[in-house]
Amino acid sequence: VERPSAEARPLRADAERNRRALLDAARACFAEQGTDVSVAEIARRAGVGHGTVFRRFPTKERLIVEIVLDRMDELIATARESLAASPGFEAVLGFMRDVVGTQIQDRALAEAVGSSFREDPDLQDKQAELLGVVDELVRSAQRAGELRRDVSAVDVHLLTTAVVAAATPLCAATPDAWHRYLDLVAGSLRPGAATHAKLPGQPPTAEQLQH
Amino acid sequence: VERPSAEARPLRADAERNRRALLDAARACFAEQGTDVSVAEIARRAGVGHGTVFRRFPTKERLIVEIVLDRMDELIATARESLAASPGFEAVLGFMRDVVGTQIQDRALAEAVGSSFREDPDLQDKQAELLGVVDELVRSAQRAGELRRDVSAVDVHLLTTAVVAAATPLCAATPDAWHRYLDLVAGSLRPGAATHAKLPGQPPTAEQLQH
DNA sequence: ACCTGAACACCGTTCAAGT
DNA sequence: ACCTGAACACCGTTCAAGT
Repeated sequence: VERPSAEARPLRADAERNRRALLDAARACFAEQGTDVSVAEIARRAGVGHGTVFRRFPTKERLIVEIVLDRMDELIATARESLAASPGFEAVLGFMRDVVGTQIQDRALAEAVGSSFREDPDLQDKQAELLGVVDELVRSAQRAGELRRDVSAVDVHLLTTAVVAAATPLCAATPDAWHRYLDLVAGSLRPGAATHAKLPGQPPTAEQLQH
Repeated sequence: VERPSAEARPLRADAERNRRALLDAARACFAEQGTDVSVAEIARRAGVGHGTVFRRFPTKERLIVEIVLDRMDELIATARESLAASPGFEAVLGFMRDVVGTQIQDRALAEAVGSSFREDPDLQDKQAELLGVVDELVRSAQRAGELRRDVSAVDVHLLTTAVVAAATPLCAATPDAWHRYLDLVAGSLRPGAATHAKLPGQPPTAEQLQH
């Protein structure tokens, strides 16, 4: 039987080295200048010809996706840790803090997720995995009676990106401003907030998120 | 004394007609396909040569700004109306509804505001004007005891864009989902929510917003 | 004055020639 | 196998030639 192309045989040593150099250079360039940096500049920084980029990554978009996938793996890992360490509302809040802090520092990720290529299959799979962990965080907090019962993991995810969007315009002048909006938004997730307003509609599911 | 270039002598009839056609075509293209549409396509749709675009607007960016300015004027006008019609919290909520509804339907505006050219002087002036009206809305609601006292007009503005960011990923599958996030976020602005959490730092000012 | 399309610079992507 | 840079298509912008 055939393996899907995901797990092909390893690259030659020099190719593997170039691949790593390109990913590192791309991560740095995107973080500093956004995803508009030219492929030529990334290649220059990595010390390879710009043709090599397209030998390893079929498209610039795919190069970005690859980096975003790495970041999401880190988020999944820390979410699992905080679930084990301090379940309940504190774990949910810790996860939101983690995501917001990461995205504020490196706007490229935020751009990417909000942008066109949400339909990338790998990105969708990874997001489903992340939402699975967030769902555990949410249920744990709800069982502890520390999170209102009419919100879902997708709600928490979307509100987290909302905090990023709110704080981004301020982060040049006031880098710590995001705490303010995280507190504000997180406050609306506490059980007490539910008495103020019944939410319209049903909590969204992961399927609705993926187009 | 000289007039600033803002108010120059009127254009020739055909030039004025082309200008309008270009603005209309651009608005439609941006709404349908985002700000990535080519200038050539806008020109085609307007029925002019693509060179004409740059005769009227020094740059594509400036063409976008011009359209955003129009949208902001509309927002300012409706904000003034709802302030007169129904002051208090309802006016604040109505303003947020108005902005979110507009931006969800036409993502181009949202992209633009979040993007690089926040430092455009005309855009900054218009935003200051808008924030002035929002400030009146906020104070009116606070006097009525319907809005917590530790939030500013800039807070309300940023939280509004936050709601747009939250709802955008869902709006393909569930166009009305934004009501959910507006309710959630607006709930955190009520005086009762203040007892749950004291906000860190000071409410941001308009200056902090403009880089 | 204004319009137009050829021309330019830049960028993502391809591929023939090299190791 | 892999790397490279010349070549291509596309896009924003300029400008000389036309009305």
